[in-house]
Amino acid sequence: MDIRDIAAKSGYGVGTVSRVINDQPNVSDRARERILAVMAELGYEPNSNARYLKMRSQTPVAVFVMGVGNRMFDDILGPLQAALAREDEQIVVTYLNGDVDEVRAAIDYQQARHPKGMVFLGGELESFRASFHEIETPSVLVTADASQLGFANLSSVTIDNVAAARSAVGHLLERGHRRIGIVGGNRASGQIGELRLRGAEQALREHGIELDYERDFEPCDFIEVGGYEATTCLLERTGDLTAVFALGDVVAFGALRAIVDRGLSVPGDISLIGFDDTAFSQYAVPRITTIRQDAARLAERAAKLLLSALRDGSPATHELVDFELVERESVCSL
Amino acid sequence: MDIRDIAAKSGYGVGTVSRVINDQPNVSDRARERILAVMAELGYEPNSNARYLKMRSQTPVAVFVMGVGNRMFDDILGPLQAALAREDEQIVVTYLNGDVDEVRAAIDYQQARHPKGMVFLGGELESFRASFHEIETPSVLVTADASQLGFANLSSVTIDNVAAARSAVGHLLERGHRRIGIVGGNRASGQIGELRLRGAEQALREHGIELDYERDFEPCDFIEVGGYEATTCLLERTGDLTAVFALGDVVAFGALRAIVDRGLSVPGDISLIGFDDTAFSQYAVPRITTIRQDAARLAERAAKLLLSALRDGSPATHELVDFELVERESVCSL
DNA sequence: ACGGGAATTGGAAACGTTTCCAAGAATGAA
DNA sequence: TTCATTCTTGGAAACGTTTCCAATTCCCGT
Repeated sequence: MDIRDIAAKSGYGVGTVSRVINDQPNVSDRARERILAVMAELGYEPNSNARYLKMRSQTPVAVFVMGVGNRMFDDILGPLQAALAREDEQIVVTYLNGDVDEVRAAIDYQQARHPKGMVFLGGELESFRASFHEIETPSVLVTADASQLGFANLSSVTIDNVAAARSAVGHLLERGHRRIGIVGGNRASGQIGELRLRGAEQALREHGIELDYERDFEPCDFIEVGGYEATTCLLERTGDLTAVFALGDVVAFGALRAIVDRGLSVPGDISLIGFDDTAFSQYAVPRITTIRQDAARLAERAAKLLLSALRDGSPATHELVDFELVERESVCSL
Repeated sequence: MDIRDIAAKSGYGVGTVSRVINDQPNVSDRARERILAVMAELGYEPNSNARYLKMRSQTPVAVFVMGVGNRMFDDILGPLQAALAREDEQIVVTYLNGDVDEVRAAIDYQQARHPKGMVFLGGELESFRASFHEIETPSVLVTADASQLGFANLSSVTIDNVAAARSAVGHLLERGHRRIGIVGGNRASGQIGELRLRGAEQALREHGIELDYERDFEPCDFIEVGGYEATTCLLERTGDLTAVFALGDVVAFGALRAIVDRGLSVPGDISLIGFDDTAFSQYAVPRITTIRQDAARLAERAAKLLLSALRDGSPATHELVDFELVERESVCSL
């Protein structure tokens, strides 16, 4: 079933049929109508490969999820796909975990396929960076801030991580906490952890406290088990913590378990604050106070940015979306 | 950069170059070597659109995720993508929530693109069924059992849901529970909920108890909020429950919260058992006893099945993988 | 009724592959 | 050495579109 079959059956030429398919001007209403009717009757569907071959623009948008197990990304993926689908854009997803070489290989692989666009989900700029210099495809980074990097085609949408972390720690400070431990992420520059740490540091400093990275910080991956182990470690190291700031909700979740396993209670003995507001933090026992980062909104803005780059060739933009501290039950006043 | 450029530069014809690219026989070692060298030198990458156009087999594998918010599927997606990627197969993901028309439209849309294969993630057979009769593409259903349906190209990989549910409820029964409430899923046939309910019913009957669906069962979607509301409802309706069986872990998570919100404790007042063993159930407070359904294994088997259908045209198969009851802290003996 | 510009139309060429067929080269048996 | 196989090779045709150019038709002002 061809465009030629449609042409033959409708009595028009292939050119005209193609124009109808692509909603182009210079087609009489009569022709359009007739052709549409024939297409419907025959159940014609254009062959996307032929189309892309000719148009030279290509395969679907490639999405990279950097950090398997971080629920935040799962929450973004759905809305992102939906938003793009509304504009007829497909996504091809690749799940990656930290390894730089693996990331590199995956990006190369997808690049070779000439995706029309790319989306990177992940806070760890570092893992991407090595591959970024060659990126000419319109791309958007979600969750990691690419504004420092000067790539012409690299947009990003993110919250102000520094400010958010500052408000989280500020929240703890206001409630009288002075000995605050931090778990999750790591200090390497360009990592999202670094930004959040910087925010925490600022808040602390405003209260005249200097963050002791050796003692009060324990890095870990953004997965439950990471949070569990890091928190255990932290708790063993210093006995006087009254609050823990987890740099991500999955981490907070592991942290909660670790605290309870040491026979302590949240927030009775230790207050806990998370980051992201993934679905389960409002169902956890106790409900976890956290920084709300709206996954749907992030996804939607990312789609918007990508789409406008795709359609009108809009230049890269770095967009900030709002965050919000949502108070629940895991923090108490001292 | 063409296959023709490679041909010209290497001194061979396009036919030979194509054979080299596709690892076909009847190419001399000398030719192969030379052509490979030229390809490497020029950084040649085949154009997949041209290739697929010609080969008529097409675009990537289409994956449908039926039930946004059910973490189980997020856990399957990663390993599935990884397994398929190892064989150079891309996946295009579409996220869907229940609506039959939406599902229908999405499947039609993807079908029109002639994916070489399809994977359906979701327990709700019903939503798919309307679209299934036209499926000619090799497909596999993960988590829902398609063995009743007789589609030639429709494989499935799943655990024995009936047996698993029976063992879950059996576990409760053995510990002395007699008044057991059930939340999650629904009774419509072909739904995964129905299978799990059937298992529960069997276990109950073995102990001479008849399941009263009106009183002791409350259906809901597989998301946290569903579990929360359904459980609240159930608890309000009957005051004498000593245990709740949640038909999915996300549901269990909402259930836990609902129970606690009524001032009851788990497992002190009410024992809770889940289904799936998604990551957070082992971190919840208390840790949730559940049926382990190995997401990675499910994904891997699904990939295997799909791949063999793709490569050798193997016929549809219905595969059962093992489940396991994992005892944690949310169930106590009466 | 006529001329001219705009709107519509048809069809050939091109996109980058794979595949098929025919031809040429190599091998081995007699 | 010769003939019959088998291996290797080149190149044309085809996959189903879009796009461009030229040709036709239409419409309107005079």
